[in-house]
Amino acid sequence: MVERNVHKDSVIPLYHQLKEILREQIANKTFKPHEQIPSEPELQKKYGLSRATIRKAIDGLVREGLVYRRHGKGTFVAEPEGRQTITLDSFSANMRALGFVPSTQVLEARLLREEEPELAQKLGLEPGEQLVRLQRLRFLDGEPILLATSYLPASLFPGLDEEDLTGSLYLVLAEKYGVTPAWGEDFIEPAILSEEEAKLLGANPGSPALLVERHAYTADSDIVEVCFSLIRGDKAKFYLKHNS
Amino acid sequence: MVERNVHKDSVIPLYHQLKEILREQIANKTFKPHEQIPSEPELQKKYGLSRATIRKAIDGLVREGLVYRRHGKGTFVAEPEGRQTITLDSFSANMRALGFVPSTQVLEARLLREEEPELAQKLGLEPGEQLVRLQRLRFLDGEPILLATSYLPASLFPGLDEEDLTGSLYLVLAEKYGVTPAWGEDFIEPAILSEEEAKLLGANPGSPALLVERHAYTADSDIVEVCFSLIRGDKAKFYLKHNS
DNA sequence: CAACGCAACTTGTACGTACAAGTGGACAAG
DNA sequence: CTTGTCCACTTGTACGTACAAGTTGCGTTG
Repeated sequence: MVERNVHKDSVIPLYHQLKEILREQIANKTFKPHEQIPSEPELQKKYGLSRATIRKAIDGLVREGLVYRRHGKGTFVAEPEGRQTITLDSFSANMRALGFVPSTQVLEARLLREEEPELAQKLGLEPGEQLVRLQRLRFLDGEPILLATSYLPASLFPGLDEEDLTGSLYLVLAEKYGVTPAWGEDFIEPAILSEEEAKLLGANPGSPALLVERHAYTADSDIVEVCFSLIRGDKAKFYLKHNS
Repeated sequence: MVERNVHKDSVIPLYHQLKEILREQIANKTFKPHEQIPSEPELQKKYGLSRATIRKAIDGLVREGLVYRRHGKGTFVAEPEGRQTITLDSFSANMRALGFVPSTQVLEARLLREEEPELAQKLGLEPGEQLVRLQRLRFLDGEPILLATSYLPASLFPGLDEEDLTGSLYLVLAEKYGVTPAWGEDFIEPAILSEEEAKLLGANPGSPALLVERHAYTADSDIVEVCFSLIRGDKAKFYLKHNS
């Protein structure tokens, strides 16, 4: 087992290198849940860094919820969440991690010309530029939960409408096009299911639902996807954890 | 116009005092959107603090999305965009920062004995222990937006039902009881307004709304508050930004 | 034996310094 | 006029120190 260490001459900041080392050690259970990680002075000695740098690294892990501090006692590995923190990660992988069996039915996947100006503006499209419209129905344990309608700029993803999209969309984007969403925004509002939507979701028309509009971006803030998800209110809640 | 300043001998950390001062100045448009705020050296001189403390204060504002930094250029006030990043901070202060005029009507504030076992369990109450029930109607620019029903353990906050709660609840908790929520969880689901709720919120019965159940905790993971917020769907969306 | 106080650990806050790196304007050279 | 250099400014990273404050255990003292 090699002990990773920081590289003082790397372009990557030292605090970031240390953060990744600690994250790795938490992931591979070198430090187990509720176990104390080495104290700040110990980490100073071990990695030859100043306390400010050590703290900046741990600060990041605290914000991500991987560890928690106790004044006067130490820093400890957090309990892995049984619930789902909302992330940009794959819906499929997340749900499998929670013990569900996810599946997907592709309702539509085709190229369109710009239609609504509002949508074109959100996607940053030039007039007349093409976009991909993708409508998918997602199931957990065979039960329909979510109706997702995605729009992506066609210029970034040529031939996307021909791909197999019954799995993870983000996996296809990463593997076929080398594009990974780095950050995103969600707008959540309540909705009431129409006749058609209720039929697809196997629910009653007029029953409450959540409409989540997601905008996903690359690290360079290029838009990757605009997605409208309609979620059955009786089957799912939106969970969000925040650290201050 | 009095210029607020930090109090070196206060129990509240200097970086937190500065953060609140800057937040207030953003709220009252001393610094306008996309305007540059004073550089770190300037803030050092003005408040007599070290750069590390200045940066820690600004770090917090960056995380909340109130300002953004540009390497080599400066730090700038973010565009409000009418949306709110969900944080544990004061509703009032955040809304003021976005250019709204918030106000609050207290509908109820009283001591109760444990009622529902489910609620008592969420609050970690012993059988027979008392709790405070607090129901408040919150307005933006005079328009009712949100109906919040909070439950707090009475043992932690003696006399809370006698306090003035038309402002920030969290400010009262901090100043009178020395309790600051450090992290929290939200559970968001869609709802449909009942006759009574619609009346209070000035909306139509049967119209869609968001129900947000918030659990707030101290750094020691003691429960501070369980709050159910009913938000008018036609007036507000829930905004969430995530960085991966 | 019990209670208190102290020492040794932890993290929290705050100060100082230094240099790297990105930005933009002034200014001189071509 | 254009280009390139340099300088003055900004934020980013990293080092050091110091003391406050919470926790725990050990040992002394009553």
